[in-house]
This record gives sequence, C-alpha cells and structure tokens, in this order.
Amino acid sequence: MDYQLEIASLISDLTSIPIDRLQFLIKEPTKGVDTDYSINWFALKSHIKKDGNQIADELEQNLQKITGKHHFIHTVSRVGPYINFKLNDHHVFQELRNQIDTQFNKFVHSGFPDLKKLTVVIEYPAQNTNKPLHLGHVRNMILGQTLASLHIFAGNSVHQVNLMNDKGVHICKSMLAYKRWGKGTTPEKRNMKSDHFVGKYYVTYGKHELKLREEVANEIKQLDEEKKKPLKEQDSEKIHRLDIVIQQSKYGKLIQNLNDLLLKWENGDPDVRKIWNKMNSWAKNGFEETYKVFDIQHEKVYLESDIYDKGREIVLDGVQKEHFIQLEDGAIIARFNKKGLPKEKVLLRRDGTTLYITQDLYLANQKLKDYNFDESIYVIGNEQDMQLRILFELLAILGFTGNNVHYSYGMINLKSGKMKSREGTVVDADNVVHDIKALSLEEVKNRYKDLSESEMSYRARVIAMAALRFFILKYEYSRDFVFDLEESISFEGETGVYLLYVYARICSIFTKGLEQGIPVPYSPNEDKMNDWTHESIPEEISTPEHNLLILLSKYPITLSTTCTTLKPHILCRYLLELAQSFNNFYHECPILKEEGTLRDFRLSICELVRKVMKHGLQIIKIDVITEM
RNA sequence: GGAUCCGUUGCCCAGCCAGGAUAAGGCACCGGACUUCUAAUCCGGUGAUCGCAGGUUCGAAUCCUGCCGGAUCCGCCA
Repeated sequence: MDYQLEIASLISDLTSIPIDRLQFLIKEPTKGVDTDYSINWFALKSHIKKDGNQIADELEQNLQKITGKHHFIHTVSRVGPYINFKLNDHHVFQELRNQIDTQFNKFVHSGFPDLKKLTVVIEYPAQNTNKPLHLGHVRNMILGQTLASLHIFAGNSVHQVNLMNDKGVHICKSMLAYKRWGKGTTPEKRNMKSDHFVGKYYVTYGKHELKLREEVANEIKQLDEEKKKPLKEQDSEKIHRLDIVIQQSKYGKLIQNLNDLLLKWENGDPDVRKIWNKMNSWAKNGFEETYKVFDIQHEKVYLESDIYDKGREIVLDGVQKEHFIQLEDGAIIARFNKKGLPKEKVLLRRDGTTLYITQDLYLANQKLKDYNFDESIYVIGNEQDMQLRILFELLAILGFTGNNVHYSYGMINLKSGKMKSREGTVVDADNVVHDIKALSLEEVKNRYKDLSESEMSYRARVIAMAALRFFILKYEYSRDFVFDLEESISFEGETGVYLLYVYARICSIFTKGLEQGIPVPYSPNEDKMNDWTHESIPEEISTPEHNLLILLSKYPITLSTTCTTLKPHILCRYLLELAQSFNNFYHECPILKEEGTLRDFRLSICELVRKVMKHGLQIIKIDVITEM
C-alpha cells in the first residue's frame, strides 16, 4: 500500500484539493522528527481560501475521527505548522506479511500506474573497433543494461541493440600502425587479449602522429590563426605556403597515408579489406569476452560498415519535399531556426558521400522498421548532446513517428584529468574488473582459509561485480564523476558489498536458526521458502523495527519511481537505506535468542528485507551470495 | 563569442522537477561496541556563509534575474 497516496486521498476527500497535487505535499520528515509522514498546512493555504489555522484545526479533528486502532494511520498530531501522521505498525506489517508467501510479485508491482505496455529499443554502447572498452563504456553498458532491466520489470517489451562503429578513420589508424610496425604478429603470438592488441596499435599511431605533428606545430598554429581571421583579411599566399609545408612534412604524409587507406577501404581494396577484417574480428572477439563478464547480450548488432552509405535516399527525399536544401556546390544541408541548435547542418557532402548523421537518419528508420517501437533510447554520453538534438530535430522535420530519447549520461574523469584513448590515458574495462576481483579475492581469503579455490573465486567475482556495478549506478546518471581506483572501489560504506553483506547476514541467521531447530521462513542452503504462516505481532514495536516496516512499505513506489524516471540511483539509495536500517535493527534487536511471537516477528522482518534486497539487486543486475 | 549542464563540509554524493521542521548519507578524522544471530558491521562526536549578489514568498539549497567559477559542445570528423 502506498501510504503517502492513501494519506493524500484522505485529505483530498476532506478538502477537495486534487489528489495529484496533494501527494507531492505529503512529505517524509527530516531526521530526528518522530513521525512517518507529514504535511505543512501553510502549503494548503494557496489551495483553500481559509485561515491556515482553521484548516489545520478542521483537518486534525476530522482525521482524528477516522484514525485509530484499526486504521492504517495510528495517530495524527499537530506540531507547529505540521500535521504529522504515524502509521499503524500492525496494519503495515499485515500488509507486508502477505507477500512473504505468494503475493510478492503483486507487491513489487503495486506502485505502478496502469499504463499501456510499450515496445522499447535500447541502443548501447556503440563502441569503435579500434580499441578495447574503457571505464566510459562500462558506465554506458551498465546503464544500458539496467535501463533494459527496468523496462522489462515495468512490463515493457525490450530490444537491446548495438551499433558497432567498425569503419572509418579510427580503425584506419590502428591498421596503419599495424601495417607499419606489426610485422604480421597476432594476439595469440603476443599472448594478448585481442582487442587490447588492436588498441595497442591505435595508441602507437596516436603517439607517432603527435610526435610528427610537433615538428610542424608552429605552422599548424599559424595556419589556424590565419584561417580564423575574417575572409577579407586572410593572406591567401601565406595559407597556401603553410599548407604546402604541412603537407610535405612527415606529419602531412602520415595523414595522407591515412586518407589513402580510408579511400582504399571505401573502394573495396582487397588487401585493405583483408587486414580490416582481421583487425575487426580481433576487436570484436575481445569485446565478446568483456560482454560475457558484464552479461551483455544484444539482440541485434548494426554494423556501421553495412549502413554507413545508407540514408542518402532519406536525405534526397527530404530535398524533394523541401525539408532540406541543396547548395550550389552540391552539398545538402538542413537549416534550423531554433535556440540551441546550429544554423545549419550538412547531411551529404558536396561530393555526394555520406556523413555519420546520414547513417543516423537511416538507422533510426531501420530500428522503427525492425521493431515498430514506441520508444527508442540512445545510451550516449552527454558530450554528444548536440548531435542527438540535431538528429531528433531532423527526424521531427521528416515526420518521423516514434519517440526518441537520448539517455545522456555524464563523463567519468580521472584524478589526473580526462580520459583520452588516443593518448592511452584510459582506465581499461578489463583491467578495472581484474583489479577489483583481485582486491575482493584478497578479502575473501583473509576471512576464510579453508574454502575451495573455485568457491573463493566465485565469491570474489560476485563481490567484485557488485562493487563495480553499484559504484556506477549509485550516482545520478547525468552527472560527471571522478574515478580513482584506490578511493572509489571500496568495500565499506555506500557500496554494493554493504548490500551483499546484509543479504549474507540474514541468510546466516536463518542457517543458524535451522541448526538450532528453530523454524525459519527460508533455507539458504537449498534456496527454498519454508512453510511460514506467522501472523502475530508483538504489542511493543521498537524503533528499528518500526523504521524497517515503514521503509519496506515504500519499496513498490520506489521501484515505480525508478522505472518512470529511469534513474537507477533512486533504487540504489533506497537499498542503502534499507541496509542501514537493517544493520541498525540487527545490532539492536536479538532474533534467535528471543522466543515466540517476538522471534517470529523478527524472523519475518528478516525475510522481508532479504526478499526486497534480493529483488532490488536483481533489478540492477547484482547477484547475491548467502555467505561472505 | 554562443548553447547546454554543473557549483551542497577536508573529500565524495543525495535533496532541486512539485519551496516548508535541526540540509540526508558515505569517506577521512576522534571516541566507544566483538566469550553474545558474520566487526566487509554498529553507536556517538567534530565538520556546511547549499559559488556570489539581488528578487519573488509568511518561508528559498529548491523558483526568477544578474554575476563569478568549472565541464562539454558549436567539423562537408566519427
């Protein structure tokens, strides 16, 4: 039961203030105030033309009449400008108790409004095939995957797809370096993960280019400055001279080689295609290994090399329909007249070749054809906000049906600054997983000396992935954050490990209970629900118990909010609060040492927390373990 | 220069959409709790001009305006 909504409903009946307005006015109290929900009657004044005090008096009196021993509101009281509501523990517990057996699925969905089920396409992480995945991709993958999970939970039909950027100048850079310095070696011969092998050559190229560029840095700078001047003031002779110097430098020749390679690829040169195929398959095989670690599965992968040239017809058709404009030199552009958008955007080059945006137009249509979606989500970093705005605007101009959403997440920066893959200053996805696993294995070994190797590494793996996933998801997705392996991946405090620990603790209580012949709701070893029909509740409920009950009752609405806002951090914050609240309860309230109703009541609370914790973690794709 | 986002304690981070009680957590630091259901834990403490200045309001971290500081974007690149 959503008590916040119920209270809003009660007040709505008494005041005829619309309930959808009232539910935002019912607040959870700040720390230290002994109440469960409250409303400030000042906030009601703008809705009823009465004296505030009078409103509060009437409300309080009327509410007093209906609340009481059997009502879900136990007490109503006035403190200053607030009307406070304390819920009835018995009522809350009885409501929750139903889910211990068979109603759990109904319970977790009970916060959802009855909406039409949607078909949703989620595209991520759209990486390039020139280098291995890095921490930015990790955030992308984990967010994309979690979005899918949230939509599936909400009952929507989800299609997870990827766009593999497997052609273009970036992969040519790796190819060029490999051709020049690779000497035909392979990842196997070098004993390297194959995508790292490809990435090595990308970095080699980047460093080489940077070195050569320095030789003509001065000329490039001068050229840039000259070109920045208004057209009339430009010294065309100087520009020409600088151009020649740059072109004839080693740097210029390298760039020329790169462009030649790209052109050869476009023309289908067999030798170039052969090496391209080889390097791409190395890259893709490497990605597959990493995907396995993160359990990433795509229903379909669109390849840029397949579709880069498509979308031309859409653009030409757009010209026919006078949406776009063909310039004298042959280029096709779109003009915008909207704040925040550029004046114009080129859609086809003057030589008729396509651009990335051309392909985007095609892919948006193709996804609609393939899935007839209601919503298409692009999980892409916020540095591409403008590109996506332009794309969506173009689609709108073309009368595109279907809702496009840019899930714009923030960048991960390092203490040392921004991650730059061409300079090799990135946190590699595989390495970061490896490091966290090593860290958690050490912790497991410290605690258990006599576990089997496989059990130890299993636990270490679950713990490590929990730590990493939760670390990414606990931040509001749109915000940038700074990553530092030492400080960021901790197993203490607000971490995934903290949540796992609560789960393991509860399991441990149940295991101990079973050993002592005490009936418990759940058997961790067999992963089995027991016959558990406990219904009674002690006369006196302690504060930790009360807090847990209230918190548990908020789970459905938390899930619903998380799903409708697509903000996983809301669920993460809830689970942390639940874990804190449980740990407080754990230390304050003995369980197995008690007897009768009190023991059973507390065991029931444990089971509720266990179930909600497991469910919540499942939603964010974190596995649990029963012992740690 | 223009556009978008951001600025909350020594550090990290929630709250802002929908204004209301003493600004919530975590890290670090200080003190306390393991012969008692797992101390990867708990309890207590120190620590905040919510970037600055105005405005609206009975009331502003939250809304509005201006300023300062930071990030990103503004390619016939991807």
